[in-house]
Amino acid sequence: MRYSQYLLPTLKETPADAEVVSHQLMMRAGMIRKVAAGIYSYLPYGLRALRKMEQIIREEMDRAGAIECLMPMANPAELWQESGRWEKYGKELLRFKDRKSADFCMGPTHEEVITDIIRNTVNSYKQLPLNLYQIQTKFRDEIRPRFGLMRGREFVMKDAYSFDLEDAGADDSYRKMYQAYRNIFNRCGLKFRSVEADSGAIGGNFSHEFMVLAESGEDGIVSCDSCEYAANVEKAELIYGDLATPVATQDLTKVDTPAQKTIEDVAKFLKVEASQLVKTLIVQTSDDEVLAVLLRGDRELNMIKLTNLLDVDWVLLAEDDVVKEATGAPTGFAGPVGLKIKVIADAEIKGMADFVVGGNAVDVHYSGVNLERDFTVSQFADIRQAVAGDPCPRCDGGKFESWRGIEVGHIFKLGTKYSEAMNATVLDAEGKSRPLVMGCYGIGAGRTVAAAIEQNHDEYGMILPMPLAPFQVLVTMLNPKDDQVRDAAEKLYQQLLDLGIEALLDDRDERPGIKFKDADLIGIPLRVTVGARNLKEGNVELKARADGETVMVGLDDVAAQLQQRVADALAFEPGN
RNA sequence: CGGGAUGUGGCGCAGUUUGGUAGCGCACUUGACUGGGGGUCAAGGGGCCGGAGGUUCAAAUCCUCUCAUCCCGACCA
Repeated sequence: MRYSQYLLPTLKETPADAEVVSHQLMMRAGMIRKVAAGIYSYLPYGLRALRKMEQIIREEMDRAGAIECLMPMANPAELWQESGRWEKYGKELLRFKDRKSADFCMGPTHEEVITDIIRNTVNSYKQLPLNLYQIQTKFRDEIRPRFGLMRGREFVMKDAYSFDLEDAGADDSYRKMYQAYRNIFNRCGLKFRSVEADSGAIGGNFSHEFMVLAESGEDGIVSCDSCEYAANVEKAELIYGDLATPVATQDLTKVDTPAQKTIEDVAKFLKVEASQLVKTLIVQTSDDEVLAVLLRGDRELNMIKLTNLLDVDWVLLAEDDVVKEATGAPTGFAGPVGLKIKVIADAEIKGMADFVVGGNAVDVHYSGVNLERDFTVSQFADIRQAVAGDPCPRCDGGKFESWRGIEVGHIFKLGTKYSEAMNATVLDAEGKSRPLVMGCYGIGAGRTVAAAIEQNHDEYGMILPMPLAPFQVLVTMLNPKDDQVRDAAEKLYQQLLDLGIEALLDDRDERPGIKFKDADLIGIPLRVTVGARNLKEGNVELKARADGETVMVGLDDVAAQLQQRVADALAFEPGN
């Protein structure tokens, strides 16, 4: 491709409405343009990166035995009513009517459509297992789209659905996808973790997320420093080991804590560590229950764990008036002593003695508080957020490290939820009708490209990994008016094309500075500069975008060398 | 959906407090010079100031409504 004939509109300045690096750089490098909130056009350069991503996904899915298909964006309401999600999905489901006033929605995911296909085409266990996937544009009317491609309303996703006769087979399908996903992200050259995840509304307790490690990631994850265990902090299990049996040495004492509301305030005021405090959170559940939750002062509540423990739809921190009613004091002074409502405590509390709690009255706390003697807890459980340094639940002596991650893939075991709701059954060997056991597997293609940029950039621009780069080699023709330079660059460009290398020739009549700045910005991994200065010696300059390493290469050797370097950068062994 | 902010040539911004002929930088067009890190000079083109209504002799500026976008919280690839 010739730059002079391409559409690659780079921006010198960062657009005001782009917050995260990937969004800023994708705008600046002429990859995308916004059309509406969370809705973007892919410009040619961005589309090439997206297509690279899609092709890697396609190849690894095919390798894993999945079969590509393509389902429609417009879904009839009937299918969604059948699964029950027409009512349940809420406002994120974009609904509309056709000319006959029939209800439709834009597909945010395709369990309904694929299940409909399978129930109409598969009747026997002999046709199983099956795993179908598509790479398609999804629409979810997100409450708050943000960060460019990171959370769009319209986005390109690969979604796959597996169908098995039995649970064991479904587990096998799941494992194949797990491996395929590892292959995909490894092949992209991304640093990532596959982590155990909460399966959320979909149910089941078998789910992994694939997280590209990046500081700007929206998710917190922990991984063990000595074994394979890794999990979303929402999910990360904690072990409490043999907690020392607490021995009370102090009497319950009421202390005045004027205007000391936060944990930090109280700890400082009483000259104790935050870990010597127990905080009491008043929460409300979807079942309209109000209860108290106890945590060590320096810990954070994990809402997901609590929601799962209580088996409710949601849990929220109580409104101020509810707190007042439950504790008799304004928010900030709740404590378990004398409290009438049910109390749930993080298991860690069991090992504590002589701690400080709120006094259920303004400016009052209790010190020297002890379990059983001063109050009782109806249930101890793992309800706190995991942090770095916590012991690993799967191995001896391992400790958690913590990371930020961008969720680029998620795999679930669905079980028979949809097959039962939609009556998707096959006959087994005994001629008995059985619901299919399903799994579903998603990858955000556009988001993965954004995540790759989030992980690979510097102050000058993006540093694209070779497998995702729109072009593999950039040939910069320094002065197009110099015949020697022009001829040499043109010749090299042609050689590269003949070798099957994806090359961009910067043949614009621009000053060198502009070409170098643009080259840094758009992040093509390998760059050859053809200029009069080095050409005199018969050389060109070969520079790697990633480490800036620069070598002089003879004009006649450079094409072969580039071919080798591109091949090396693309080499990939599936597995691990 | 709650809270906060912003809408002025393609991009980044000033002008709004205190109404009075719409401005700057970059980009763009033409010409010349220049040619290894966003170069110089000269001459140009482009915006009814998000939209609607109101106040006024006069509105980018004041008032009302509205739309859009961005950021922070509960959801998700």
